[in-house]
Amino acid sequence: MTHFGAVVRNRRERMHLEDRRFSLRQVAQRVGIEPAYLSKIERGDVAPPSEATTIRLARELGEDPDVFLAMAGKVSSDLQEIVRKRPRLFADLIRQLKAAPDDAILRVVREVRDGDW
Amino acid sequence: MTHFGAVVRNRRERMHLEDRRFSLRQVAQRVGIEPAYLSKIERGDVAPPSEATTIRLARELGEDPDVFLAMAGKVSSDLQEIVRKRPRLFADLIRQLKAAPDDAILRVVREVRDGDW
DNA sequence: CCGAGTGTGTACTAAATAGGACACATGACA
DNA sequence: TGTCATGTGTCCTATTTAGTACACACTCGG
Repeated sequence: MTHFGAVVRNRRERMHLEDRRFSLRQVAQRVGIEPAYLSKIERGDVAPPSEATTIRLARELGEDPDVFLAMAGKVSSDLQEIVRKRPRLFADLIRQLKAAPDDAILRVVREVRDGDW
Repeated sequence: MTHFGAVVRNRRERMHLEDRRFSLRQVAQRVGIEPAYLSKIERGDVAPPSEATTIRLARELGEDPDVFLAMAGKVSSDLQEIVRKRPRLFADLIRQLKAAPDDAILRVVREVRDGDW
């Protein structure tokens, strides 16, 4: 189980090769946290940061915030809010889809997107 | 915005009319928390309890745990886990369905349940 | 009258969350 | 050789979460 920080470090170092603005310190500064803290995050020395910080980090590294959040063990609060507004419906739907293959879910997504409702 | 505690109190008092085992103290005991704490919860004097406690409370009162959790401002951790395993897929799906009418979602649920995949 | 049961007020707390401050060693490079 | 910039180690802290403990006042049946 390669942890959150490792992925961040990987991603950041890859960017750093092409662009020296991606040093730990500079990224930390742009993200708005202390370098020491980012260092600890990347080494898994501390738990993944808050939702807000995780999202800023994802943006900075050009990654999908939802994916980064997932790796940080969280689910975006805007998704949670959607679910909370109609708990029964969404709980059923999500549990229903738990075992469904990716392409089945994708089909549903598309179907809904093009939906006629 | 009628808060979580108010719903609990309502529900519990309704049960209490028919069954004297639903006093605040006895419910608290069965749920495994201090009476004083349940009292504060019901009056909205403190934030809603943890996920685990909320679920036990829902069960005790014969309510849907997902609904109680929603009122407590939370989303069941088992649902979160499902989403976290395929963040992009589920994030898309849920955001897609944000504005969909109930019956459209229901149709999707059924469709998936009877699905042929 | 009293004892059991009821709800509540006050005070306290252990653990988790989400970091900040600052000093330090290292290496690059001008 | 000095001076940056880099990553990291150590220590500290405010806030939130999720409750417990205990005493108190009221009421109702026997």
